[in-house]
Amino acid sequence: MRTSPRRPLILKRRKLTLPDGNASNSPARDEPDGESKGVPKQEHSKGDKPRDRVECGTQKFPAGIKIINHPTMPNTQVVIIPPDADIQSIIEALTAKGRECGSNGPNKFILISSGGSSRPTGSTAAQQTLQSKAETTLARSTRCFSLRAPSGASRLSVCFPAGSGEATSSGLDNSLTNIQWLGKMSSDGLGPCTVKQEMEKENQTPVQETIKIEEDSIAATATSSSLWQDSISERPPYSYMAMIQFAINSTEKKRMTLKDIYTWIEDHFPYFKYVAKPGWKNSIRHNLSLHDMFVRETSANGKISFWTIHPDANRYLTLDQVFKPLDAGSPTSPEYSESVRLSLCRTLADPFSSLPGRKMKPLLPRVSSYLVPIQFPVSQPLILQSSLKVPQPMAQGASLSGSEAIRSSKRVRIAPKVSVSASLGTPAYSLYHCDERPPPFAPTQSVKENNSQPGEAPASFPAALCIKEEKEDSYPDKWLPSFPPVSSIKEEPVQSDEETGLLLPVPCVKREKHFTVLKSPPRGVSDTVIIKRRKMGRSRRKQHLVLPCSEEPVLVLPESGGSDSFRLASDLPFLQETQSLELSCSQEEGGPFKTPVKEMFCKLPVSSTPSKVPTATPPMGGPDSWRFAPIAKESSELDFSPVRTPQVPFTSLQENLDLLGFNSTPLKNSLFDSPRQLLQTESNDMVSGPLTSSPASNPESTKQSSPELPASGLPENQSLMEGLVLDTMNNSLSKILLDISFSGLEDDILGPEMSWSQFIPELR
DNA sequence: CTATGTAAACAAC
DNA sequence: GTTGTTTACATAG
Repeated sequence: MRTSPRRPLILKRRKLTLPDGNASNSPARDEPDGESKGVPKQEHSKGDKPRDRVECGTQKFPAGIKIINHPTMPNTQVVIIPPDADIQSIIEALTAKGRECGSNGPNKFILISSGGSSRPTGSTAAQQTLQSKAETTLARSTRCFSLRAPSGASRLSVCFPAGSGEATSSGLDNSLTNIQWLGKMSSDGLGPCTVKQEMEKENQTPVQETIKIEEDSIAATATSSSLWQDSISERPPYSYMAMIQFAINSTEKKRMTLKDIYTWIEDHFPYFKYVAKPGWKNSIRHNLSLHDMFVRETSANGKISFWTIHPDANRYLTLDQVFKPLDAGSPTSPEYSESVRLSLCRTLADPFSSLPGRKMKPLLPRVSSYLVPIQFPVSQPLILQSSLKVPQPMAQGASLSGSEAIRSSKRVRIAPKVSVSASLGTPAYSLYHCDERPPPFAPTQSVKENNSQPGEAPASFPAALCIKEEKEDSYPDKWLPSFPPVSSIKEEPVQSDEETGLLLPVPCVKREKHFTVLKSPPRGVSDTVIIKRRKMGRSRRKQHLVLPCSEEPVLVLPESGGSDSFRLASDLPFLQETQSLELSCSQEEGGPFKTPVKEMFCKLPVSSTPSKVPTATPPMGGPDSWRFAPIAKESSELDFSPVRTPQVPFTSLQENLDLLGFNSTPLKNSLFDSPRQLLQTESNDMVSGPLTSSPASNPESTKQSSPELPASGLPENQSLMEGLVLDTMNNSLSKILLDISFSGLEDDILGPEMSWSQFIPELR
């Protein structure tokens, strides 16, 4: 709480622990207890070393680096890294140092780029460029990499989720990123780009697909598919929904008859041909009918029905793109296999499955995690006001890891009890964690609740609006796997027409019809007519697809921004935060596979699930409300990201695609080459908007918000910057967003004037 | 709760 | 019998 004024506020943080590979440590776990495990062994530490200087470490650090004891957090030091320094080496040195010191010495390091901090002052052109470039990426993707500790003992894993809203990119991006990072980070083995292999695709799909795909490194996996496929006896790790998508996307026209779908599946997954019970076909049909993303089109003559994937929902996934477990390919190093693979898996895989045991694997990434806790929407301040939404998640989606990674939803929490903060001992800062899905932590409440702030009424924010917006916006998302399913959405909207009314214009007619025709037309289908229709109902079914939405969009994105979250954070008393605030991040996965049904935003009425529908959720509060991210989520997920894409919302498909990610691989955009970039760039992104800006301000700024931002810089108050937290005890490297000045959000809590700079001159 | 999987009842061909 | 739609229920997370 307020007690420690000094503590930096960490807005965002994510931590990942990896299984360590090495003997020495056990996988790190969370801090709290974790301490013990891992590192300990070696510490010779002395017992004390107060935090003061770095003693333990003898390692040499590059010139220019400054290490300062954290004013209030024990065993924590703030490392100011000069712009030109080699972060990797610094991390390694710090890791070694932390290990040496063990639990008694500094074992947590907050890495801050001195350059970055300056940001306010002005970033260099180069930086800006990077930033801007990166912005996007960052925001969206999560980066993870593992690094081998110098000692060799354990591996550090890092994941930066970006939260972005856009998301999109999700999985792939991440994976790529990860990889890249890996390459850079670790000397050992992972080569940077090894990853990218090409994939060949069976299908070659037209353009869009290919493009994205290729880019992605995902590919790596591609080739090998056969391996696991081989295992006939084993049920494929994909959901029916995923397989259907693979099948449909394997064709040039992206449409397929039911029978062909059966055939394709049998051909590619012998399990269904030889082992599965006949009922699997029923399941296929069920899935086709159930998910809105699958649209039935009838040939011109009306005799043939083709199943297609709604363009807005189609990520053009193909089997090639999916990660295959056995894939040997990649790898060069063992590590690769482990860490990279994990990452890939997580990201790529289906959201659902991740677990080993589980059958399905997600193909897509849901975005998962991110950390993003709070994000300020960069772009627009406006958002802030309006909504509270939580930023969300979207991502959801991703998918990640099996066990850990993926979870379905993630939430952000602030200062989770468990986590770091705890470990730190001091409340010094609060973190938001976005974990991937299932947060290890306590669960807790969701943001929503919190959001509202205790006292507050929703009224204050238009949550509802936001939500809707998102939905709408996202509307495309619905299908997109990327997202989560959005459970909330469905319900909400659904229900209410009334409610909707508020929010959305309910254009649609409502239930009834639903669906009927879709026009989507994309691809070659033109000749065909689409027919779907469904009744309303409550069933899970898609009924809605309707796209009526168009109208609605009103709300749209703009405001949505994550402001809410932001706000929340600020508003909430620290205490609460600590407790459990979760902000929501959304997370979702979203995978491609998600059921669209729910998603229907507008459409709503129908909501898919019948049963649920009734429940209706309150507009905002719904559990998922947070999910909706404002903008575009189409892609996927998370919007938090600072970077928001502004308006993206409805961009054309293609655009969306890009955003989304999967296809589009974010990679291209910008990946950071190094942590350093991350630090620098991100911060900008992150920072920029939100805090500072006033709500009104940038509506338009869209994607590019950054440019401006930088310049304007953060207002004084905002000195947000991103940093990395290296916890040698847990072998984790997490990205955090901290408020150096303490103003802004925290003012309430901390008091306006506090500033890190007081403690750390270099920051100035 | 949600997302999935399965089974099954029905309807329309 | 096939194809589609919906329900209902079960399960894992």
